[in-house]
Amino acid sequence: MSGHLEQIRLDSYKPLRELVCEHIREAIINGVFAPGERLMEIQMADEMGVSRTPVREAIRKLEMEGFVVMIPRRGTYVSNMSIKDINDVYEIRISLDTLAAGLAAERISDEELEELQRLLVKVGNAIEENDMTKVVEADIEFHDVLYKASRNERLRNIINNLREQITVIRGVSMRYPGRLKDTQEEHRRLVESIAARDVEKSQEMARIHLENAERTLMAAMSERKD
Amino acid sequence: MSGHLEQIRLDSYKPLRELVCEHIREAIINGVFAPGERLMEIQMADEMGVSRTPVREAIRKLEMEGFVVMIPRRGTYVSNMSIKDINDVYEIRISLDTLAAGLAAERISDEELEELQRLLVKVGNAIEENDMTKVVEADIEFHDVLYKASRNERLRNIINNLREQITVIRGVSMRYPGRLKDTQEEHRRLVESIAARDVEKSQEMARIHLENAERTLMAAMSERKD
DNA sequence: GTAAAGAATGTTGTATACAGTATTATTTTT
DNA sequence: AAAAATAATACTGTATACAACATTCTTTAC
Repeated sequence: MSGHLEQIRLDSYKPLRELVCEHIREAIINGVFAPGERLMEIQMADEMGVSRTPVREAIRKLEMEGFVVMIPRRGTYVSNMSIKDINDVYEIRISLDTLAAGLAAERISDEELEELQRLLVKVGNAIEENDMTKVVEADIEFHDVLYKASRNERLRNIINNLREQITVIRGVSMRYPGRLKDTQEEHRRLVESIAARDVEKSQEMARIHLENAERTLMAAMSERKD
Repeated sequence: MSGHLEQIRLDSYKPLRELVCEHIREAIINGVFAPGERLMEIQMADEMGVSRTPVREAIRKLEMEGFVVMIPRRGTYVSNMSIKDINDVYEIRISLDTLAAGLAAERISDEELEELQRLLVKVGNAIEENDMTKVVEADIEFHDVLYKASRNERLRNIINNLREQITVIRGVSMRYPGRLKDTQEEHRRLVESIAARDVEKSQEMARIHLENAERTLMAAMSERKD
């Protein structure tokens, strides 16, 4: 119940609330705080060596991002993702990722396209090496370039937020036999379609990719129900 | 520069920050605060008769909702919507409203369907009476029932947020000659498709509706550039 | 023995105080 | 006179203090 969070350092010049927010978000994503667990302001503030003010502001942000739920005068609790929640997220993401892929096919620059291909290789290497941390890292980079190429900042923010919300359980599907290889192949085809500036096909590839990702995740989760 | 905001009353039991947030949001939507205008915490707190704490928390929320931009150590400014921003919002909304309409066609209950048809009439009456306040009110109700029927709370939140972000300028398109009548007809067809549980057609109707709305808004805005 | 009521404890909600930084105005120097 | 530097002012960022409310435990009454 204690020693969950590391002390905050003020190295970069971000407001404290941002650092605190990222800190808590990561702790939730990494399972340091279990779903449903109560988060107490004073305790977290003490552990991170800051006052309650930035902690409160961080919690407000996390609430909007869907990581925690606040009950007035009762407290803050870590959200627990139900099957329904995951379904809801994927329903939206199938729409938005399809949109983003189509826009990217129209708007991506040659430099970004090269970057995308470079990151595809990077993810591939990480998979070969079986280095999960590197896979996750490169995968995030890959998607970020893709969403940036849509030239729609709001879209990028919404998708990234949805992605983060299911990060907690994405690890489950990553460990699903063969899923990484499939993902890589799906990404490859998507990039191929975008490189060909084929809007329709890019959209279809994105949709297929997301639908597969959801299917695997669902399968992995129901298997894990032990 | 002063007297912009009314005093806050604590009638219901919502946290102060929520009341303050709604207050400021409405002031922005109603043009009380001009786009680009600087918002100062102490001043707003004084005007509403509360302390800075709930005001700060409200501003954080409005920042995430896209109504204001914060520059660290500089202050908060009301976002100003560019043509690009409107384009971005509609790009996303065309996707999400299409999704929502399709889901609603699958999942709506008979009671909700009746409610939808009732609200359609209500909007129609308001248009006949040329009562803009009533039109807006009924329109919001109509869409809320529709989004609820999608049975995807996240989707509903995201769309509602996007809707609010462009509320500031939606009045412009409402006053566009003939647009209200067209809107009504488009809504009617959408409800018809949903009532028939025709997913494909509902999606198409929603897409057409949104595309028309965007087109009108763009036309109205460029005409207003005087 | 059990249930209800009250008191004590702890946590959230709000206010305020203080510190640090950005901006603006004034003064000095070129 | 114009530009630069410095000082003053004002706002944001953070900390802390206080009040209100929820929860839990203890005590009392039936």
